[in-house]
Amino acid sequence: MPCGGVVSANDSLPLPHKPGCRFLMRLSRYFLPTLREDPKEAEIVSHRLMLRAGLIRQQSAGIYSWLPIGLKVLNKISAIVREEQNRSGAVELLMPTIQSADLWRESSRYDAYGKEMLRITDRHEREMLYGPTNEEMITDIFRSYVRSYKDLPLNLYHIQWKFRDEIRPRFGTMRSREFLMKDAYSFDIDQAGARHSYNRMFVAYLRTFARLGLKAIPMQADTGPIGGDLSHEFIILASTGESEVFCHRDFLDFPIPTADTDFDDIAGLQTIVDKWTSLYAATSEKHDEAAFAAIPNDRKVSARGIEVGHIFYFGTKYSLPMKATVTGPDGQEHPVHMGSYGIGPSRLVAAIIEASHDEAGIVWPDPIAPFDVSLINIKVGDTATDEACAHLYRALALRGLDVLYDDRDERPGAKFATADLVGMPWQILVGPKGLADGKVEVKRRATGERELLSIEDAVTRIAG
RNA sequence: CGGGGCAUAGCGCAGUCUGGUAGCGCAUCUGCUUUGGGAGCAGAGGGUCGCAGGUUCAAAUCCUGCUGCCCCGACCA
Repeated sequence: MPCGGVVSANDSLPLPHKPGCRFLMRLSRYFLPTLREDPKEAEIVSHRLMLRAGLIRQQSAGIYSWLPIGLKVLNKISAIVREEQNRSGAVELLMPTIQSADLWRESSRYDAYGKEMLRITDRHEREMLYGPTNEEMITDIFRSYVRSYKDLPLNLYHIQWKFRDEIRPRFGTMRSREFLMKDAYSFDIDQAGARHSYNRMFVAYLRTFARLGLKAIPMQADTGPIGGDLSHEFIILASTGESEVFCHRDFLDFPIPTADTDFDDIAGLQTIVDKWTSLYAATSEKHDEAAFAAIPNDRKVSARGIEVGHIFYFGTKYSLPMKATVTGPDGQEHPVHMGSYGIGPSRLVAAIIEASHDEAGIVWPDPIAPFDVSLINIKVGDTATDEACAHLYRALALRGLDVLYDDRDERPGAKFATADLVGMPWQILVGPKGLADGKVEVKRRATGERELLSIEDAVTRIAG
């Protein structure tokens, strides 16, 4: 909605060639630094494309700037994650990136965490750290305010930058040191309650990844010292994935829980989770050859996968040492049962590209594309094409579509190549040849399918 | 952290072995011609050769130290 904020019912949008329009995204006035050649450091396709299409710039090993269209995608992913977290009953807050070492000493993790934690000393020689995760801090917030079981269940989350000083960052934002993460933390009076909280996140994750255009499969994950079955990694299949995964093909066609799912319906959610955990699915670490062999051959999937989410129940691991307790109905103090639930939007940008690209560039799924439409003026300066483009821009914007107008003084081939590289879902090619018959060409990026349509039909075709 | 490699113009590279005052392609700028899948011609600008020492009449090139980055492995949202 580039002009949504300023366009009222009878407003006429400024024409593209009219100076002073701050709301119209003209490529000639935008910042989209694309590269024709592959940067040599980029090994995997998503990293190459993110650099070439001008989404990111590396500033240091595993640390990136997000350039305009990269930031737009990141924000769109975060917005979808946020909507689904809210829908499931989680409540957003925001914790700082810098934390005090003292908090981490309470859980004994300050010494246990090792060199992955970036430790900082401030001017008063106080020991600080750039947070790699927030269990301690959220537990501190919780224990400061919550006293009664009546205030449970509670799930607090934030979307914040984290830092893990990986020995070897690689693959661009897939494995960076600084990364954006949505991390949610649930608090319940007992394990039964925690299971329901876990199920809420499980279902929210199914919806989130589906909305992002991904088929994510929950796979049994290592639960560490806690044990039990309450830990899943959500994996998407991609040929360049980091790990080897095995699962039943039927998962790919399982129905996604609908938007009106009742997240307070304990039995209902359990039914969904049971279905999504009823078939075999495991990463190579947890792979059970015998269980996999039992799957009919035509239902077996053995592929590479990328982890895009992880949900985890860890009981009283932090609430006990940090004394996060509530008074139960029995009048006694109970340490709360907790779980944590992560999704990495900055990793998802790369993961989505791994799962959705072709030889020419990125193929964005509609919901997270930086713009909905690349509007290509093949002959800038030609009155007919200029006016047709202005009309198309206005009509699409008024229907709420985000349009990037390529008004650069470039040859057609260069514009087509740029449009394919940056991968907006729709392209509209406006040139003298088509306009001679009153037509523009609408191209669907994902399929390459092209249609010659009148201007009005083109708008209808794209805006629905 | 172990092993390997790289660092020369915005990007990709040659030149380093065998020291002699820096080059190619793309990109950028100007002009002309072009204009439906990354145009052609002509011209121009842009580099203390990662940093610091050393050897030498002379160092991108040889020597020493440092820094940054990449790849393979172990580790991970």
